Amino acid sequence: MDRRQRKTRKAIYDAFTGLLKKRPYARITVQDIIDAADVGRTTFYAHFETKDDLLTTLCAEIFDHVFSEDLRKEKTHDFSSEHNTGAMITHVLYHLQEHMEYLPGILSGQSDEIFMDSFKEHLRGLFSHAAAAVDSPVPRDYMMNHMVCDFAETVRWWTRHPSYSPEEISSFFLQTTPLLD
Amino acid sequence: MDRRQRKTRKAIYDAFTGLLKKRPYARITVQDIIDAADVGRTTFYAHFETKDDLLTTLCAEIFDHVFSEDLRKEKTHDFSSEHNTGAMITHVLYHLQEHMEYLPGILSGQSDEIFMDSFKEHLRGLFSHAAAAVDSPVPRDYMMNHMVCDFAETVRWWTRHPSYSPEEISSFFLQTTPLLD
DNA sequence: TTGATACCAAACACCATGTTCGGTGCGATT
DNA sequence: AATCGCACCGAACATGGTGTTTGGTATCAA
Repeated sequence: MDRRQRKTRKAIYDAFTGLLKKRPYARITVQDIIDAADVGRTTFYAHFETKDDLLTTLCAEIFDHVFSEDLRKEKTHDFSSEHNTGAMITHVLYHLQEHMEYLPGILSGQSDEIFMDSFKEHLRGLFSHAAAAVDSPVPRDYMMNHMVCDFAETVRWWTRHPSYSPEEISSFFLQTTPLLD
Repeated sequence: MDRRQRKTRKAIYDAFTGLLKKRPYARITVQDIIDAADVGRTTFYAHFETKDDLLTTLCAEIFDHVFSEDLRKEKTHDFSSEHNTGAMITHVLYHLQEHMEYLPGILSGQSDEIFMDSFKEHLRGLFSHAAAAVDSPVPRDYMMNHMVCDFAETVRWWTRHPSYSPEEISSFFLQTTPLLD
């Protein structure tokens, strides 16, 4: 890829995350971004179809990182198939913490769906084994939704109380959701 | 209040809820509403400041109904202070069910915050006693958020699976949230 | 009957979005 | 070193939705 492309792409990303630290996604215009990134309007739209597309791409990069394969390879076993849910959760939280400064900008406002939908999709993958293991008259789909939303809302709460550590948050989650493990 | 005002107000409400049954809030324009209601643009803005204001007012009416005093007076005791959480929840679900046709239009898309924020506010009132009773190292605020989001997401799930009865939904909720009662 | 006020259509200013245009300069290939 | 391609640029534009203004009409209540 062209060096110029990489430069402007990075400039746009940096401008975007920088703005997200100051105000929520909904109150950021494309004009704000291209002003902050110091690129032309045409250039922005050459890289991203819309503002939502930019956010979607950013979210994809975050999740690519948070749910990266090394999450499983780092340790010697597959988290989701064995009963190490606690460690897995803490791991995910650690990775999420690196993006903590601008997560509130994505999670509040009307943009939360773009983030949340993708986030929950990934979480379904992580929790699928655990949900399948539960024997209950409650529909499996409800159970899945329960676990996933529970964790997603835990993360949202965390962004409002960022002083807690990943271990503490993980502990809160597991104590209020005794269905896992 | 003037008869004319009541008439146009009702026309706007009906048009709005009618449209919400067809497509989500985000894809409804003010023009759509005034066309469906057959009122002038000026008239709409004489009644509501913005489209969000209309939704906020609608939500307020829903909650005024769902969390009405007769919820407590109908029975001979205060739900929230005694341990009749199950009955209380079922009661709320029954009332919500009456608005089921257009709830998906409010809960999907980017409008869910207007509904959810107010909904959660009311739920906090209902759950405050229950949350206070729990003795746990988990912060009270986290606990509260957990219960409230749990129920709110249960309702959201219900709108996607509306064939279940209030009793069933209530049962699902209580089984996955053993913290109540 | 009269005064107030709710209503109306039409036009408007505004703002953000996404596109189109003609032109400039970097960067790689020969 | 010459050149071709393409990333970039600013400026202008079309689009679409919002909320306001204007001047006039119809209804209600006294």
